[in-house]
Amino acid sequence: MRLTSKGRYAVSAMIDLVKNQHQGAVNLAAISERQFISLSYLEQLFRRLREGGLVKSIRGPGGGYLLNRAADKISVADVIRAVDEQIQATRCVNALRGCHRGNRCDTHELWDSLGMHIYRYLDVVSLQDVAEKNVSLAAVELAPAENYPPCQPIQFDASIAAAGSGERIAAVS
Amino acid sequence: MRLTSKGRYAVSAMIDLVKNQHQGAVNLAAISERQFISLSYLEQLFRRLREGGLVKSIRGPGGGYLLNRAADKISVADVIRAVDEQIQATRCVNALRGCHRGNRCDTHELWDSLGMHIYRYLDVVSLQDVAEKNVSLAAVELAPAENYPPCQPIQFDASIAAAGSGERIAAVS
DNA sequence: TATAATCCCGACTAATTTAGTCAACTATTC
DNA sequence: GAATAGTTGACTAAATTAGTCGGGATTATA
Repeated sequence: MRLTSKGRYAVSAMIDLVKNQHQGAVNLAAISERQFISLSYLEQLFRRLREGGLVKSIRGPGGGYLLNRAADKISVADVIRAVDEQIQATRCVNALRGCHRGNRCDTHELWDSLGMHIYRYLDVVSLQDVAEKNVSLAAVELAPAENYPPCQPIQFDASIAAAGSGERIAAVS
Repeated sequence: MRLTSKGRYAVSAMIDLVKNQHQGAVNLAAISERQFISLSYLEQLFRRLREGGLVKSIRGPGGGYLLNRAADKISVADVIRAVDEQIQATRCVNALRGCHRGNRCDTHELWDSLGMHIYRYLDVVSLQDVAEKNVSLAAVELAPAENYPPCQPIQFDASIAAAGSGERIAAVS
C-alpha cells in the first residue's frame, strides 16, 4: 500500500458513493462533478475498485456504481490498496534477504514498525467513519493492540532504493 | 514532513553516526562505505542535517560530523523533517480554506488524523531507540495520548493535487 | 432495432519529483 | 603548502504519477 494522491482521490470518490448510493447506482459523471475529479481518471480508479471487489457496476443508461459491501465493512486501507497497485518489493522482505548485502539493515525494524502502525490505523477506519466524520485517534487507540491480524505490506513511496547499492527496501513485512 | 527514501537514507546515515561517533568525528566517506550511499548524496543530506541543527561539522583532516544532541534527544521525525524540505501546502491548511471551493472536504479529517498518527509515532522514536533496535509498537502505545503537543504537518507525497480542480490538499493541520 | 447512456480498456503524454552527479570553493591540520 | 574534508550551487537522469484520448462493449428505452 502506498500513500499517494491517487489513493486520496479514490477515498473521496468512495465517500461520495457512500453518501449518494441510497437512490441507486451512482454514475461517474455525477461523482466527477461533485468531487472535481476528471471522468477519465475516475474510470481508471473505478476499474481497480471493481477488480478489488469494493464496488459493483451496472451498465447501460441509469447505470453506475454501488458499494459491494456495507460502508462500515470497507476500510480506508482497502480502498488505497485497491487503487495503488502493489509493487512487489524485491528485497528486504524476509528479514534477512536484501538490505545490506544479506544483513538486515539497522533501520529495517523502524520502517516495518511504522508501516504496521499506519496500516493499523487505516485498516480500522471505515468509509462509514469517514462519511460521518467519526475519525479520531481515539477510535484507533481503542482497537486491540495485541492479537492484531497479519501485518500488511505498506509502501510509502514509489521509488524506494535501499540506503545501499540501489537495492530496494520497503517498509514491508 | 514527507515519507520518501531521502528520509530513509538520512535516518540510516544518522544511525551510522550514532554507532560510530564514540571515537570522534565521523567523515562522510566512511558513512558512504558502510551505508552504501554515494558521497555526493550524503553531502547533500548532511547540509540539511547541519542546517537543521541535528549535527555539527568539523572541517579539515580528521574532521567529520558529530551529533549535536544526544541520540535519545533526536527523533526520527526530526531527521525526516530536516532533509525533506517542507513544501508549504497552499490550500486546505486552515480548516476552511481550500478543499472544495471553500468547503472542507469530506476526507480532510481523515488525512489530518492520519498525519497526526504518523507524526506521533515518528516523534516518539529516537535515534537511540532505532540503534538499539528498541522499536516496537508498544513503545508508542505507552506514550500519553492526551495532552500531546501541537500536531505537526505531515505530507505523504510530493504531488498532492486535491481531489478537486487542481487545488492542493495535504494532510496538514 | 436504433439510440443514447454508461461502463470498459489500452495506449499514450505531460508534469513533477526524486535521486544522484559534477565541479569548484573554503577551512583546517600537519 | 599539500592533503583532507566539509560547503555550495548547478545540473542531469530516471522514475513515477497524474491525467488524457479514442475507441469498444453493454444495456435500457423509445
